[in-house]
Amino acid sequence: MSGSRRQYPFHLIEPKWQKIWDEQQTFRAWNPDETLPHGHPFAKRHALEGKTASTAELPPKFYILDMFPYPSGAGLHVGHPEGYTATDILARYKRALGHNVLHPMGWDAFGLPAEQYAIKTRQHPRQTTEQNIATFKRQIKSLGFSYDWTREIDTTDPKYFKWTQWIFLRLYNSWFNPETNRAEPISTLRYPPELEADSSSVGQASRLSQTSKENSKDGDRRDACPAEIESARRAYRDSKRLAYVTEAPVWWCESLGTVLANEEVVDGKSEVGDFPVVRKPMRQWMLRITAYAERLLNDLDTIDWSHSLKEMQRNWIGRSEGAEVEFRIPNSEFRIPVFTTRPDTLFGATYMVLAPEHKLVAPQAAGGVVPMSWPTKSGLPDGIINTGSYTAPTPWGAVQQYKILASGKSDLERTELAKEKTGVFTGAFALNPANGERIPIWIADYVLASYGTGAIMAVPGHDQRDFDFATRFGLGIVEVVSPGDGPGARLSGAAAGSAAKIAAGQETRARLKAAFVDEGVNVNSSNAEISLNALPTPDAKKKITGWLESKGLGKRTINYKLRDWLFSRQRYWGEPFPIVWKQDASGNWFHEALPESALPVLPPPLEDYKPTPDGQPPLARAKDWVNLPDGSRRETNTMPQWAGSCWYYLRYLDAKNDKAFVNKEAERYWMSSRRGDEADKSGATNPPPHVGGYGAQGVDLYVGGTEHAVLHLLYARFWHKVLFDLGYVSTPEPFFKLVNQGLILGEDNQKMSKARGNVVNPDDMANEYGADAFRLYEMFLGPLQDAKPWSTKGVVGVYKFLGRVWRLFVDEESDTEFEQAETTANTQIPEAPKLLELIKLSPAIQDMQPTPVQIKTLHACIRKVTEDLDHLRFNTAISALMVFVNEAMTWETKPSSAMRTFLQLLAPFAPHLAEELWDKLHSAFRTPHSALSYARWPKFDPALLVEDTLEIPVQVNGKLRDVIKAPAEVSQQQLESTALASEKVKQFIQGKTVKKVIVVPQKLVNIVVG
RNA sequence: GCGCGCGUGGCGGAAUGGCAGACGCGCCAGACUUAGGAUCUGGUCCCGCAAGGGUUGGAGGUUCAAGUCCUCUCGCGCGCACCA
Repeated sequence: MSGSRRQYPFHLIEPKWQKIWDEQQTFRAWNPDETLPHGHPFAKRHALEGKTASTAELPPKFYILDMFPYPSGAGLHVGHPEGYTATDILARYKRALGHNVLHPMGWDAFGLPAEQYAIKTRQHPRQTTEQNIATFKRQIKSLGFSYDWTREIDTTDPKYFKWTQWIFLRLYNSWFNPETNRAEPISTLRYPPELEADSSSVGQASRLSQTSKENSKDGDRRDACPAEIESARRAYRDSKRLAYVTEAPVWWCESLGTVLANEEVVDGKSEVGDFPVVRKPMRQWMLRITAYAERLLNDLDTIDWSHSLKEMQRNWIGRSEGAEVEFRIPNSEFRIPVFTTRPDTLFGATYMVLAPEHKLVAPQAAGGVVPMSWPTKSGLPDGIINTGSYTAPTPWGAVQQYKILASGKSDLERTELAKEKTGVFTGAFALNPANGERIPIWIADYVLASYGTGAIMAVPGHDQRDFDFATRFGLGIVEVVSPGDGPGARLSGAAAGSAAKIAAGQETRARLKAAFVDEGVNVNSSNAEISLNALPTPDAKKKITGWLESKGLGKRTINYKLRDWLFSRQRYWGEPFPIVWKQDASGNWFHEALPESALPVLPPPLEDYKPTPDGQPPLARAKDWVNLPDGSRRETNTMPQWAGSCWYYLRYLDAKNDKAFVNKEAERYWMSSRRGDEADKSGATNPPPHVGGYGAQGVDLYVGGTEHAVLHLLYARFWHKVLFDLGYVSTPEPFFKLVNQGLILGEDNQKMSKARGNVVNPDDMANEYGADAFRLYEMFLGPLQDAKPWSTKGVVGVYKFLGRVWRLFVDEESDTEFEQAETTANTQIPEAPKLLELIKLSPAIQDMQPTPVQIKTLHACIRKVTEDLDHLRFNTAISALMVFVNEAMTWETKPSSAMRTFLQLLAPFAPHLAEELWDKLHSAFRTPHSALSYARWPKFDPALLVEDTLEIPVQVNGKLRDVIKAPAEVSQQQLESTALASEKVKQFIQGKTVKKVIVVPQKLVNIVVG
C-alpha cells in the first residue's frame, strides 16, 4: 500500500459481502420446475418461497452472457473486466427490475498454450489448466461479479465435452437437404437410382431401382446388400454428411515434425523456430458450414448486432452472384468450368488461368490438360506474341517447377507481397464458348484453388489483375465494355473480326494503364447467334447467361467465399472424435460413429505430447487406446478449440444435466422470447429498453471482444442452426443482441503488451483502490464500445467519489474510532465484520420528508441512471451519480428515503459499498429490509421533474444574447414578447426589422432580424 | 485497393437539429492542517481590461438554428485483401 490514506475500508467491506453472496447463493438463477428455497431473496421478491415454479410462474428471464475466457497463465488483464463489469451492472439492474437473470461464467480451457507447456515440462495439460482456472476464478471473484457459480462450466471437463462429442455425432449423422434448406437425419437421405437397391439386386442395381423406393427406406438394410453396393452407398452417404472426411492441405513443418495452424505460420516459416513449412494434403474432418451460407447471411437481418460486425460476417461469407461458364478443350472431353461475376465480358476472354493446385493441372497422360510438348509457333493462335518464358523443355516440366514455387509460398507471399504476377503457360488451349477462339491456358497463383472453381476466364480489358498479367506476358487485350460515352469511344477502329480486335487490343495495351472495370455498354460482343453490343452491363449479363443456359454451356450461380470448416487438429489437448475406422472386405478403411453409450471418449494418458515422427497426431502414440479389440482403430485427430465454445451458452442453461446436453424446458425458458413481458409490472415505467429481453430470441445480451467477430460467432451460429433444424433448440439464432467492448489501451495510447511495459494488472488496482472503484473506473472511462486509453489517475477520481459517498453516509467520529481500532487491534479478517460495526450512520441522515429540491435532484438521478442503463451508457450514468452526490453533500440534513434510493442506483456499479451502506442505513432506522440485490428498482415520477420556472435562451440571428426566466406554462406569445422586451436583446435588434420570431415551446426563442 | 467506424479543451469524454465543453483527471488560488499525494471551497476552451468576438480536423451546402443532416476533402483507427 502506498502512503495515501484509504478512502474507506473497502478491504473489509468487499470480502465481507462476497462471502455473504457466496453463502446465500444470492445470484443463483432458477430453472423451471426447480424448488425455490425459503429465505432466498429471489424467492422472497417473487413470492415463490418453497414453491416449484413452472415456466409460466417464473418471472421473465434475462440471459446476459460474457464471452468466456481462455484461462491463460498470465491471469486476467484489464480488458477482461471491462465486458464483465458491463454485464454485471446490467445483470444486477435486471434483477432489480424483476427478471430471473441468468448470468454465468466458465472456461474455454482446451488449447495450445497448455499443450505446449506440457510438451516442454511433460506435465499433463490438465494440471496447468486447473491452476490457470483457479487463478482466473480467484481474480474474477475478487471483483464481485454476480455470476451464478453453480452453473460454471469447463470445456475440458469430460462431463462437458461428452456433449461436445454428442453434438458432433448429430452433425455426423445429418445431411443438408437442399430441398428443405435444412439439416435432416442422414436416414432421410435418398440415394441415386443406381444405389437404391435391396437384397435381390445382386449386381443388377440399376434394373431394380424402380422398386427400391418401397423396399429400401434408408441405409439400415445394408447387411442385406451386396458388399460392393453397400460400400458405394456408404461412400455416397459419407459424402453428404455435415461432418465429412476429405484430403485438405495443411501446413506441415518437417523440422518440428508437426502440423501447424495458419496463425502459427509467419512468412512461410514456423513462428516457433523459424523453420520452413509446406502445404501438404492430409486426411481431415470438415464441417459443411457452406450449406448454411445463405441462412447465415440472411438471418443477420434478424439480430441486433453492430453494423460493422454484421458487415464483417457478410464479407466473410462473401456472397457473389454470377455465372458458371464451361470452357471446352479442343479434341478432348474436358470442360473447365469457371466462375465469373461478369459473364457480359465473355467475348473479351483472351486466355484462361487455372490455380496451380487445380485438378486438371496434370500431364495429359495422367488425366490432365498439360500436353507432352510445346505447341509450335505455327500452332499458336493469331495475336499471341509471347507465351511467357519457357523455363523447361516440356510444358509439364515448366508447370511442375511453378507448382513447387507456389506451394512453398505462404498465403502472405502469394497475395500481399507478390506485387508482380507470376505464372506459366501450360501449352494447352481452351475454346472461348462465345466466339469459338482458341485461347491459351496458363497457371498462376493469383488464381486461388479455394475460390470458385479454381479457374478463371481472363478478361484483361475489364479486370485489373488480368490486365496486369496480360501486360506482363504479352497476352491479348480486347475491349468489350465501353464506359458509356459511346460504343468504342475508348478504342478507335475496333471492329468485328478477331484479327482486328487483337490488333486493337495491342493498341489498347499501349495506351491504357488500367482495365476498365466499371459497368458500361457492350461492344465487340457478337457471334452468329447473339449480340450484346450496345447493351448496358446488367442487360448484357442477363442476355449472355440466358444464351449460355440454352446452349448448355453455363448457368447462373451464386458463389460464396466461405469455405467448409476444417475441423480436425493434430493435437493432444482437445476433444477426441467419437469415431472409429474399420476395414471393409476389400481392405478399404471407412469411418463409423461410436454409440452414444461410448461417450465421453477420453484422451489417453501420454508421456509425450508431440506428434509422431511420421506426422501422426499425438493420440496415435497411445497404441492401446487407438487399437480396439475388434481390429478397428480410433480416430486420432482432435477437435479445434472452437468446438467447445460453439455451444457453451446452451450448457449454462442446464449445466449439470447428465441425461441431455440441455433440458428442453430449460432451453425453451431461457432461449425463447415471451413477447411483451414487462418484468416488473409495478416497476420501471420508463420507455422499453433497447437491451433485448423484450421479444428477444436467444441470449438477450452477449458481450465480448471483436476478435471473435467471425470465427467463434459464425461457428456458433452454424451449430445452433443445425441443432435448430434437428429440433434440439427452439430459436434459429443463438445471440439476439451482441455488443463488442472496445479495447482498453495502455496509458501511452498503445495496445497493452508486456513488450511495451504498459500492462495494467487488475489485482494491483483492486488491492489499492478496491474492486468497486476498479469496476466503476472501467465503466467511467468512456463508451463501452469505444477503444480508450487507461489512466490510473482516472481511477483515483472515481475512488475519491466512492470516498465521498462513504462520508456522505457515515458518522465521521465513529469512522475515526474505527480506524484507530483497526490499527491497534491486530486486524485479522474474522474480526472484520465486527470492526465495521463500529462505524455508525451519519446523524445528518434522518427520517424526514425530502424537500421539493431534494426530490427533484433524486428523481433526475433515477431517470438519468435508468435511461442510461437501458442504452448501455455506463459512463454518463456514473456521472449522474456524481452529480447527485455533489448536490447531496451540500444538504444539511439528508432524508433517509432519498439516501436509500440512491444506494439502489449505486448498487449495480459499486455493489459492495452499496450493500454495506444499505445495511447500516436499515439497521440505524431498524427498518426491515430485503437484500439490496433484489430490491425493486426505483421509479421516477416525470411530474416531479417538471420545472416551474424555465430558463429560456434567447437568440438573435442564431446567436445567444440573453437567458430569460419564464413560468413553465408560459404561452408562446408571452415568451415572444418577454424576449423582445429584454434589454440585452434590444441592443441587438435596435434599428433593424424583426423579420420572424421562432419560439420553440419550453426551449428557446430565436429572433431573426434583417 | 475495398468495406466499416471515428475526428469536440492540456487529457478521458458530455450534448432528442435548439445555451458546445456535463462528469472526471490535470492545473491555479484559497481554507483547515506540524504535514499532505487527505479533505473542503472557488476558478479553469481561446483572444480581450471590458463590452464583445472566435471556437467541435478543413472547405462548401441545407436550416430561423448544425458538433449533430448532405457533398467534397484531410487525418486516424479497425476489418478484409489477387474472392474472378
